[in-house]
Amino acid sequence: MTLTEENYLKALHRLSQSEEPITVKRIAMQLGIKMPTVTSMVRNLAAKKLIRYEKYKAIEMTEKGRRQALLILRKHRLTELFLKDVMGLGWEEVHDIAEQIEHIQSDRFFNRIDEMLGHPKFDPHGEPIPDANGKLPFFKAFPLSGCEAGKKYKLTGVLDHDGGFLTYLNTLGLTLGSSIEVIEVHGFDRSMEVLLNGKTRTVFSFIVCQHLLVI
Amino acid sequence: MTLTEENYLKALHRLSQSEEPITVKRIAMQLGIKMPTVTSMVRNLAAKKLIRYEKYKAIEMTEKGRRQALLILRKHRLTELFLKDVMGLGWEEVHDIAEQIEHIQSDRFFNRIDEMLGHPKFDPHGEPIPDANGKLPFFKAFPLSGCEAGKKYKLTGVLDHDGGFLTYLNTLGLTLGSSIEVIEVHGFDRSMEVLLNGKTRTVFSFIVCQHLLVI
DNA sequence: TTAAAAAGTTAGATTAATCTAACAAATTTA
DNA sequence: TAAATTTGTTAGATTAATCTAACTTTTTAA
Ligand SMILES: [Mn+2]
Ligand SMILES: [Mn+2]
Ligand SMILES: [Mn+2]
Ligand SMILES: [Mn+2]
Repeated sequence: MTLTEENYLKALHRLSQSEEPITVKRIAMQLGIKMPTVTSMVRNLAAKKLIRYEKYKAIEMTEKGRRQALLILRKHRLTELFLKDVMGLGWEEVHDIAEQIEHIQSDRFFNRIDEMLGHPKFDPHGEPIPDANGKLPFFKAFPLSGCEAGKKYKLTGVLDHDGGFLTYLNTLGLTLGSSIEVIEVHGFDRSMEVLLNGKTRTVFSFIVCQHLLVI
Repeated sequence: MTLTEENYLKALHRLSQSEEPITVKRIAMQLGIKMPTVTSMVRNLAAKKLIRYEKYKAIEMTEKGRRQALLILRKHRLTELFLKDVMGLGWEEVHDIAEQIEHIQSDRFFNRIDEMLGHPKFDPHGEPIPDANGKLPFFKAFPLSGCEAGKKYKLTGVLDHDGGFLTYLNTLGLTLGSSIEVIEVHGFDRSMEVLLNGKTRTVFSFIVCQHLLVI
């Protein structure tokens, strides 16, 4: 598999997590490329039995395609945790490096990382790490955006790996495990008044709330 | 620079280390590709001022090209040492992984590796690691192939990074720092009778001797 | 239920990196 | 020095990944 094909599989897997059907349009948007480019690549991926594709129909991943995608995600997430816990980088800077290292072809390399980390189940952003067979550990968490006022939650994950967003969380002293108490929910823009770690009071926009996973 | 261009620069640099002029033929052999492919790439590299090239003439690297090559070698060699000393891989398995990781674009990543290793000067094969400006540390060592019978040397480097060769050295208990005493040199095939670490006696072919650096 | 908009496909071009076949220059050898 | 060999270049094709422009199908909305 080429690096480009691997990136398509990752994008496909990500899109398959939402309710919406996987369409050429959505893939193009996800990857920041044009639709005709996607059309030709999905034909290629279909020929390799990684997806099911028929003109004008919604696209589906095959078991084979999903497995491949999860093995790449495994490499990505193991790398992120290694960069943070072994190499001492921040959770806001590991994603971009992992985007490159996830394409390294070496079982030895990633198995050593896995061993050194003690076969971890979650990455620095709270995302589950598939095992060597592409199986995901069970986990439950929901976006803060669906939460009620007056209740207290624990941050267990973030859905935006972008440096800007995570650096913003850093300035608020938010890390995985931090407590978030919802003081009030504003109906007009769905923003939330929150109390962080029992001390910092601030306002989260709806977008921010959608990107914070809590239990 | 593309991954391919980076690999050409490394090949060019390696060829520039020998006496022979750099020719299209030698580049093609080094990279295992055909001459016309090389011709078109050297035009490209010349356009980018990384080499000087005129039809039918010997090829030379520019200062810019050499600097780039050394920065890639720096990443390669830092990676090899990191894989061995931090991740516990053997010196016979680090080269192939480093061939991939050397193309990762992230100063942060390689500077952390450099820091964690304490700004090392040599890689697991005894090769000097260029500094962040592309400057090489001074070092002197010569191939065992030029050595005399009756003298005792110390292994300081190997010129073949291939797994097969290094695994062979492992079976002999040879590592950097091992002693090699030359018992006898056979004129007809230039092979050598040697005593390793004061205990193992064996014969090295001329090829093997050429690949062992000693002082 | 038709017209407009959105989504998708096809055709054809481009770029990087490679190849083979044919030709040309340089070097070696007789 | 002339012929043979080696080395190098040119021309043209191929593959992967991308694009724009034009056309088609599907969906939405009047
Ligand atoms: Mn990530
Ligand atoms: Mn992550
Ligand atoms: Mn190496
Ligand atoms: Mn080395």
